[in-house]
Amino acid sequence: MPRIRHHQGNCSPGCAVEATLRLIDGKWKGVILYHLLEGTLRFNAIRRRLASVTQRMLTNQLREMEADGLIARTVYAEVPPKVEYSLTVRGRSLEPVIHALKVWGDLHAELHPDAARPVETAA
Amino acid sequence: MPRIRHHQGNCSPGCAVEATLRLIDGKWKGVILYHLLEGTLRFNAIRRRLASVTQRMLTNQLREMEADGLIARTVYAEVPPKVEYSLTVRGRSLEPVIHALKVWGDLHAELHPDAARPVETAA
DNA sequence: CGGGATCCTTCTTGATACTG
DNA sequence: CAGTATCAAGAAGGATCCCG
Repeated sequence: MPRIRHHQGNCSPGCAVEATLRLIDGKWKGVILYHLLEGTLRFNAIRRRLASVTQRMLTNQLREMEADGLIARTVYAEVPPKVEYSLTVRGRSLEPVIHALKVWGDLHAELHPDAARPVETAA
Repeated sequence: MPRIRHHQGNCSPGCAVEATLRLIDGKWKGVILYHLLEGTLRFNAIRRRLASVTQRMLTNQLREMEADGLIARTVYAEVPPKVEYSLTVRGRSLEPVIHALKVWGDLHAELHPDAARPVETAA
């Protein structure tokens, strides 16, 4: 059973935002979570979905997410080796967050010309 | 008017998740957005809410967010100087995302003992 | 197949001092 | 008050090679 990293000190109210963010940042974690939401995947299956990731990075990211209790790693004693990654209960609870990120990305990928104006002066 | 950084290539479906994430990661941006949701703030007002941030970091983060079209910077020609930061339309549109991050953080800050188990074997 | 180990480069962050 | 400039440290990420 992997140890859980705690990123939680007790700080100002906005800190919960940061704590969550720290779990899913890191260049690939968001996408990995996104793909694992659809089901268990093997190492190379994830790798194919990310295309430009290196083995080392993928391994690192997966290990960190495992340490954070977001994903589970299952090793099958076979030859050739088979390792499956799936979401934990905790990992799956991030679904609303991942969903919110995706929805926003889809809507705001390209910037609307006037979206960069202050709210107060937008009228 | 600041230039907008585009982090968008066209990649796999999960890429929208990543694109959004890249805008709000960076150690302070999430919290800054969180606080600016409540209204316009001056430089040092933000700084006080973050406590342990350095001027340099705060300036950097604010500048990047400005470049990303998320916040607006208003300089008043006064002595002493007065600079206010507020959300843009685009920045405010992130509210559901920030909210999702905060809700999750509040709920899952401390790990439930069995939350790190795979979904499949959780029954 | 799914890594581990190593080396190297770049990005990020921090500390400190100075300024209009 | 709200920065800028500079220096230095560390973390993140990439390239490559080896392994059970």
